[in-house]
Amino acid sequence: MTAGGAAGRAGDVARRATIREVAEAAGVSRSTASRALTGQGYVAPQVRDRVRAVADGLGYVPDATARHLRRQASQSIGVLLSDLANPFYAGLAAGISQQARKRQYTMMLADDGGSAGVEAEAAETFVALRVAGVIVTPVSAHLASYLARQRIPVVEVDRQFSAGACDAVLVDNGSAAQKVTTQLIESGHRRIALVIDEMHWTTGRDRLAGYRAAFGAAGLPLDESLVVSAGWDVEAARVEIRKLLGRAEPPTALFAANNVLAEAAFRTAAELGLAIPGQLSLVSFDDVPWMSMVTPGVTAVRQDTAALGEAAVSQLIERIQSPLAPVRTVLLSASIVTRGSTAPPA
Amino acid sequence: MTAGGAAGRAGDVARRATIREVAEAAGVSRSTASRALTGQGYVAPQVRDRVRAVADGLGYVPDATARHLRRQASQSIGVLLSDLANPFYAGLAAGISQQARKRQYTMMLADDGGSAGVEAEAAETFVALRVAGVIVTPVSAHLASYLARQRIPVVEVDRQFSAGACDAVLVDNGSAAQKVTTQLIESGHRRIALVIDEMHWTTGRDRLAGYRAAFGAAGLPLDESLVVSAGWDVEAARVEIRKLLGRAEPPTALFAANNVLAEAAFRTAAELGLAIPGQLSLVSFDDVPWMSMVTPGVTAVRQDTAALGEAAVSQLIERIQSPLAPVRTVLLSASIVTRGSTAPPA
DNA sequence: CCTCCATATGGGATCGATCCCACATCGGCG
DNA sequence: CGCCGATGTGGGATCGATCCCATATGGAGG
Repeated sequence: MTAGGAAGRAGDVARRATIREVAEAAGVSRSTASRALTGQGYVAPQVRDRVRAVADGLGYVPDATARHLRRQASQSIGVLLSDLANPFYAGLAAGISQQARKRQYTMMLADDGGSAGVEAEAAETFVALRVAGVIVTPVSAHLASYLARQRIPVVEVDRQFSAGACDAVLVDNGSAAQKVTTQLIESGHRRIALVIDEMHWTTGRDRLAGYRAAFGAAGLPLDESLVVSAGWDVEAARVEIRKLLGRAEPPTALFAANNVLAEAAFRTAAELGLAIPGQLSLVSFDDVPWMSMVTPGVTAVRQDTAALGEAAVSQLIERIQSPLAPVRTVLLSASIVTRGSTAPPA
Repeated sequence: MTAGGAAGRAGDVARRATIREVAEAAGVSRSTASRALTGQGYVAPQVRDRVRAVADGLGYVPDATARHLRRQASQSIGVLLSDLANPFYAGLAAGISQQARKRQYTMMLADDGGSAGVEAEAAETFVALRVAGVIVTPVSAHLASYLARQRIPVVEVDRQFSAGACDAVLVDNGSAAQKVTTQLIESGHRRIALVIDEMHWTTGRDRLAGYRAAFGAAGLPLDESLVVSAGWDVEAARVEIRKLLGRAEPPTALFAANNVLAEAAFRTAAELGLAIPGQLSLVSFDDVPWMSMVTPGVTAVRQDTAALGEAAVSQLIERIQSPLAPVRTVLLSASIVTRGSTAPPA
């Protein structure tokens, strides 16, 4: 097929096959070809086989956008995360993508970098694409309400901004935080600092509540000055932590509310020459790879990110299939991985 | 508008607005509405403003699938990676997603887990969605040739299976490997092991070539038994590394060809009680977060994953715009981050 | 023999946006 | 005054697949 001739003209080479071409090549109508390929409706068995053989031969792949337009139902879900370079979100993405593939959905992924503005843009893009539903680690309540108005199901993951208005898949932050704080208390710690990102998010709020509950349950007073809100800026967080650890009466243990803060705390401790766990016990909410590589390893609350992502996809698909079912919040429990960074205070 | 009446019936609430509804509400035809909204063709300025105001009021968002179908041109790119949970791929995904957003493209992401079968399925999905192009970290040559037949541009990233047949964006593996090996040689190492994943991939092949070249340039003989192919299975790799380090005449330095092997080497050294860098110097190709957290830090070849992803998007868009331009391979250079894991041999 | 139903097939409309083209209007200019 | 090009508008076709419906055929049953 390399020689010239009319068919060899550059530019007019092999356009992608459409169902019409499959039908013509098989000597049937578009309708029959469609039934043969989708398996919906009556087709004579031998015609079905012939059409399918012809389609294979032509390398026919149905146009999903055309099908979507006609059926008014998409097989794509939108996924919006805060920071793919953070292993927490990357793990989430991995879980979502696995489960989506299993359920025959494709995934449109965007990263909003934690910005509400980008989040809003992404929401509009998802509407334009007419996705079947959206999974989001929200940074505002806007997305869920906007998409609700457009009748697009939303599942909030990790944290919740629209409780009662849309489904959510969360980690049981309160219980996990309480449990890990209780362990520190039981091993003798009293001055336990909590370094937290943002207390208005449900993650921060619930982790703080668990921490408080641990003191309450132990009947111990809580030194409010040991609760430090460090925000999202890494540099600013390190400054806060340095101040905290440099106090006249420093904490004997530090509970970092996320993996970024744990890294800041770990580095700062090293910088100040504080031995872990000798002079400072360290606990992290969220377990990421480096915590098991360093010596001593960092005790951490392990959130199963893959399971979180899978649960989010399952919940979203249920919602797509039953738009009127009652709103649901799924809570996944977290486990504690005890490593060398925690020990009784000196 | 909360009171009952015919419009208040449950179920028939606010369908999504179409351009036809915008046109009717603005008192013009679909054609005029389309011109007003897209800015293509003649429209009277006051009509344009009125149509846009009406569209805003109705919360109109054009259906991207319908537009795509009609224009026969999509604004989505397909992205296929091997393992989102690995920080290398996660960083790549982050870079791609940033750049795609900047260029007004949306991203369909899939994870093939390193399986050629899943890769082939994903390729078909991308064809079905009629994406404008595909970025892939390939595991076989099939994807690129299949998509080429479908006239869908492909950019291979990180490694190359279809040299000459499609564009690629790669790291200059040879130079980086040679440079880092030369550093080891210059600091006095002679028995330098190379633990590599797979020598048939361009990554492995080129890193091996760089390693060899370093010995050649130094005029030193190379002990072939120190080149170990460990494959992709982590457990098997650890067994290989354990054997390697347990030899009668063990290497004084180990060069791990990727971050997973570096982790295996690091853990195995600890397990065997080998001091780093005292008894073994360690170097990794690919720098991931834990390498800067451990003590001593691990000397590593740093690949800028974000830049790699961004370059891939740029190359893909150029290809989309100029389908006939000559095939291009972009090489990004890597830098060496020297940390405490390397020192002259004892 | 005629009716009826299950099976089988094709034509036309449809989804939403775009775009070609026909047609209308208006101002300028010879 | 009439012609022409620039401007503005709407109708219909189109992208590819699906699906409703009309029509056709064959065998079973009254």
